Amino acid sequence: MADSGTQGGETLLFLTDEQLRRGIEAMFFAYRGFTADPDRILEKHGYGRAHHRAIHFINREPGLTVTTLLSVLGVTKQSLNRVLRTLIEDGLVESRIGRRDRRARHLYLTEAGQVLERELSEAQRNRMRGAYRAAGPQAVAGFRMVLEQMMDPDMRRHYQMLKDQP
Amino acid sequence: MADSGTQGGETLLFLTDEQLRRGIEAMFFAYRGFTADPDRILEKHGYGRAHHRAIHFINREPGLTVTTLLSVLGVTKQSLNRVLRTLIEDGLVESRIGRRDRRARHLYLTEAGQVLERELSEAQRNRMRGAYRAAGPQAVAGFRMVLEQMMDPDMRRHYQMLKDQP
DNA sequence: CTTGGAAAGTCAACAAGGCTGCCCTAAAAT
DNA sequence: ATTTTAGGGCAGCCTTGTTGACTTTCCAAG
Repeated sequence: MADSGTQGGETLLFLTDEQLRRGIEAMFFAYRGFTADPDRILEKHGYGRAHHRAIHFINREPGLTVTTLLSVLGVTKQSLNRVLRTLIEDGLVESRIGRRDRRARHLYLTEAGQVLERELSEAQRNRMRGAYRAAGPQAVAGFRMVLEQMMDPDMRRHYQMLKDQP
Repeated sequence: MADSGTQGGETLLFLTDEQLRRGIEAMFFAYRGFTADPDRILEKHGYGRAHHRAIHFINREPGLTVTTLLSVLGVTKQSLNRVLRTLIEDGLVESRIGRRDRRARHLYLTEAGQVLERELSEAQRNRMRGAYRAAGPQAVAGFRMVLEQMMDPDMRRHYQMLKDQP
């Protein structure tokens, strides 16, 4: 047995290359499901995933600046900018100039924006709820734990930031 | 309390909207980490994620046809075709005409293709191993369970197909 | 056998959303 | 006051998703 994962005995079976590959494939297939429902809704409105991500985090932390959103999403300015522009033009997002620092733009969802956010979020939460319910609370705890460990430190920081919001 | 998730008592706390949102965010941030290492390697070679996905599944099931790969990846023909063409041109993938059905093309990794596959896979498995190890076997079981429930039925079928390969 | 439809694969052309690089404005520092 | 720095916008490129038209091959019905 040249298998490096089994060297420690049965307790490390979950670290065999085969098990790790299975995890990789699970992530791949699950992520498709994860985005499938919102994608369908977005298509009706002529938007894409990028719009969804922006809407999600603006809703999560109203008033955040473009730069903050940028670092949360981990994309470049222009990538985000294009998306933000259409959302503002369409009246889903409002951009207010900062009062203390007039360079900054603070972002808020309008009424219409909140409506779309709820539609998207509801679809995605329904799928998540189904999976959680089927798997049970203990599985959910493990799920969250592994995902958190999988993040880059920068992303984990952002993730934990949001954690302590009411 | 108008919170729909808590109606069943403490055992259902993991189904509150807030908990579901946290799961959604965890998926988002974790997926970035999940793809980060391969992305860096791919960039050096001038490839993208699409190439990685093709390489992964050709390695997993050598000899599979274009159509099969198509349905596993869940993309359209042209999307895959462009990627396959460059991989074939670059000598990483070999396409053999089917002997029984001469319309079909069977795909195999060349030596060079296997080398890149190992490089990509190793990077991704290292990250996964770190997360698994930090979270522990029970968490991993939960992780896998929730992901499996999150898949669309079609994707789950593909996922379980691969399962029973040696 | 031959013909007509279905299936596998290729290719052309378009759209979304990543990226870099350049530019303007506002604020801060010298 | 003038230079430096930070936030944000715009132009243009590339990957990778899409649809639709076209070839080749297979198979089945006349």
